[in-house]
Amino acid sequence: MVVSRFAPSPTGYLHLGNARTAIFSYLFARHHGGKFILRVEDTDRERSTQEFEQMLLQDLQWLGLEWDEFYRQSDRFDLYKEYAQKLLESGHAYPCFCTVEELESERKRAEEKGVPYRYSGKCRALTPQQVEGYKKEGRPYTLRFRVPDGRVVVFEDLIKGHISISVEDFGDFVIVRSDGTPTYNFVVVVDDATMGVTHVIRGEDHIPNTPKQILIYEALGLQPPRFAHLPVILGEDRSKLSKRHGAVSVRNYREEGYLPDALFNYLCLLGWSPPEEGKELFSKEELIRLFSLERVNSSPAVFSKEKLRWLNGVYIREVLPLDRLVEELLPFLERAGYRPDKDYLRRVLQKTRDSFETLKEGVQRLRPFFAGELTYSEEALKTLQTQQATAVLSAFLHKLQQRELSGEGVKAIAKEIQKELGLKAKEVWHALRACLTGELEGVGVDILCEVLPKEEVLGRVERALSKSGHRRPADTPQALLCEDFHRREDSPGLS
RNA sequence: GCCCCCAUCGUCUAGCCAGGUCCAGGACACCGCCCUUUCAAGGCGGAGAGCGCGGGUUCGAAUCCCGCUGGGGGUGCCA
Repeated sequence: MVVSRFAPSPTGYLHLGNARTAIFSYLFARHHGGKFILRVEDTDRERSTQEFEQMLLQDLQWLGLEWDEFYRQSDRFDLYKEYAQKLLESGHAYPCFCTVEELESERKRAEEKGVPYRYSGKCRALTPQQVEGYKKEGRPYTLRFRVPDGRVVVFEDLIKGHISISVEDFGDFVIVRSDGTPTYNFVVVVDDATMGVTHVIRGEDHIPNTPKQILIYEALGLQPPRFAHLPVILGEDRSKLSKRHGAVSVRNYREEGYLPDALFNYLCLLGWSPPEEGKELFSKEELIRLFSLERVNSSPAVFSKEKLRWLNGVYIREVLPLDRLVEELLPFLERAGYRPDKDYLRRVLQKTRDSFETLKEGVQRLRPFFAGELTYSEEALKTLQTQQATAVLSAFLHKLQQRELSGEGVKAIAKEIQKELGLKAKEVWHALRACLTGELEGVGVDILCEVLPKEEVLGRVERALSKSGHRRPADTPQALLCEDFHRREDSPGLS
């Protein structure tokens, strides 16, 4: 059975690059009907926190990645100790009493001489008596892995192909720290082996670690898994995507109003391409069916927020079922202070979902559909001040009082006003728009009138009108309008 | 410095493994037109890479080989 895993360390929010790794690993397991394991790598006790672990799990769940098994490395220290003991007994590991300072100066010396640094192997040949003696003195020590001389480790990467690295490039490395905690290269082997992981899918920054791990597998007499190293994700400047590039965590995008399915879909397009050309829109189920490591590109990809935005827009306007869109948008509206009725919101979204690309943007777009918070842009106020606008609005008010309101009705009314006043269609609509939305751009005014209760429309018109009609010298139109609209709290049926 | 990985429109990519059907296809972004009460959305059209450079191999190379250059990653008692 295929077993893959995602092994993040809880030292920050889930990074987009890691999220993609998780997705590919998940897709691979599901595609083969295998098992997907989540393993929290918290052996670095300095940097790992409970909070980050929680965030990590939440973000993964939000993305729709469900795991079959969960492990935390800090729960498995006994196991690592056991394996370390094995390596020690078989002579594949040895205690090293070098201090951090000593090692630091070794490194510095190498650098000065311009030669590549590797651990000197000073403690390699310590006699059992020396070791005993040092231990008795209470000197702290690490456990180092004895790297066989002259080996060239070779493996077939599922994405990169043939990779060969000589052990000359690294010296004996630490597998257990002086405080007794095991290090990454060691635990990862113990874990992958004991968990039955068959495919290690991870970022290509792990390529240099792979030979070390293979060596440990061999020392333990275990069969190494298959490796697949994904290319990194780059920022616009072609350096590794990092905080310098702005929003790089899944959390950021969630908060900005991106949908999990859209992010999932987009991330897949970064480095993987579907077998069928032309299509870019995929559900999770389709991705599971289509995914293969063979179609993962081996060169790094630049993350494009523009394209993510576009794809998110596609999900908002075409993919997501209306009811789910309502559910997704609701929390964003609530955060902005609106408490819309679901059915009402549903009706609004039906007409407006094609006019925004993120949920956050949706809140902005939908503001005119809710009472109480209308503010006016400068251009809108300027428009409202014109004589034309006043004429249009009073005509509108007059006609409105005698008939029902609907989208079609508004169109008819606008046309009548246009004729009667001898204006261009544009001028009529501009006045209505400014008065009803506070902006000169946005969703269709007819849509607004169709959905908004008639009394709310009347209210907005009346107030714009009465104030602009009885203007006192000291009052700027802005002050008049704003003050007025802010005073109005609720409108029946809206909150 | 040393080691490893990578290289097709601005960006994501198809094509490369099994050389000709590719004077290189799609998508985002961009430009124009249409629709239109605005911004979008939508529809239609356009521009944009001779496939990093230089050598080979071959009748023929984006596709195979070598070198160079460029970019990225690694070089920890981080993961």
